[in-house]
Amino acid sequence: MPLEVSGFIRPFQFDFRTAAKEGGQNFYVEIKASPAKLMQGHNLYGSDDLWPCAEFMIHLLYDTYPQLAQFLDVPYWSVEQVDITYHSWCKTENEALQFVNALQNVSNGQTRARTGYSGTVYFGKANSRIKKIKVYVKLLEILNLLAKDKRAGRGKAPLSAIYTPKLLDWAKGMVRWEASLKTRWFQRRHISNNLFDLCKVFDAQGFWRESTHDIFKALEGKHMRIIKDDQIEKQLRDKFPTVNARSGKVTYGKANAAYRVYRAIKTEGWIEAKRTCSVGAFHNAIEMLHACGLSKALLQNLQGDGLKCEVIPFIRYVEINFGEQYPPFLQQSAA
DNA sequence: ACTCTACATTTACGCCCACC
DNA sequence: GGTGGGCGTAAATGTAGAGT
Repeated sequence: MPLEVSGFIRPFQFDFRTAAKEGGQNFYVEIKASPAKLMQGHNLYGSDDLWPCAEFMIHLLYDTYPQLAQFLDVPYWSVEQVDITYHSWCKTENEALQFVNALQNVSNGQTRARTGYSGTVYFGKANSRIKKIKVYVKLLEILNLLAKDKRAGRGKAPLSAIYTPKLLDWAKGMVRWEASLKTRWFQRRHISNNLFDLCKVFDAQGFWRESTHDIFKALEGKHMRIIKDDQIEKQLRDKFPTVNARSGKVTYGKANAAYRVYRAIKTEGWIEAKRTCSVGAFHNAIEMLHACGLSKALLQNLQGDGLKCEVIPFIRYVEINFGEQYPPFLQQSAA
């Protein structure tokens, strides 16, 4: 396989014979790379099958250092980290950017957003040994890269050859959801991170769904075009009437309470509303509002906007693709 | 009957420490 | 000195029971 390997700081020098004599196999080789980028020059899409990706990297290693093969304990090869990426779409690039920026205010459970640059959100601590999730606008990243490439004025193999206008056009509005799963994530699910064991059970979509689950849980808002406050009140009343068991009389105490919480969130913001509310009551109200199609993410983005704020803006983002399901992805994805 | 409080459970992070 | 296991902690949710 004719592959050009470049970019090493210095030529690889290692006396295998001496090392083998002296201490046995006290070394290992770590390959850290994006298989998709290695294979096709970009990772806008790619395979989500682990083995072909691993195989490609192994070939690369063996072709580059044929003499290395005999010193490696093949059965012990392990996978230390897997990046699984799928993407969703917004109508325009600008909308994608707004959406990702709005995501920065979303949190659920232990998964909370870390402030990233505009167009990027991180979920999970930077050096977590379990997992981290990165949501970002891809096109922005590429355009920055292209601009840099142009400035550097590289003569050979400019990136613009890989990122064709057609490809760039296709990537418009793309939001990337990258889940980095580390050894401990697999450990805790009793999944072996041995390369060959993992290849047998590797389920990119399943793993990805599981690791991003709590983010989507916060986004579970349904399709909504326009929301007026009185419609929310009406919905709450319709969905949660309290019927007296004996007299059959209908009251709306519960629905009204939830509506009051909603108003509080709108006027004072999520944090203040929660602080001034008891845990249980607040939770109940959120559940009820959720049932009316108001996602947690939406409610958290109402902070301090005052009563004039219409709910519409954030809905636009939610409307994009996250109806009830996960974002639609291409058949392939980068692993 | 509805709320709210107190305690239990779940999930992920952080710190410590033994171990090469 | 960096790594991984163990264990405690924090935050959010779940649940049972007491107060009005």
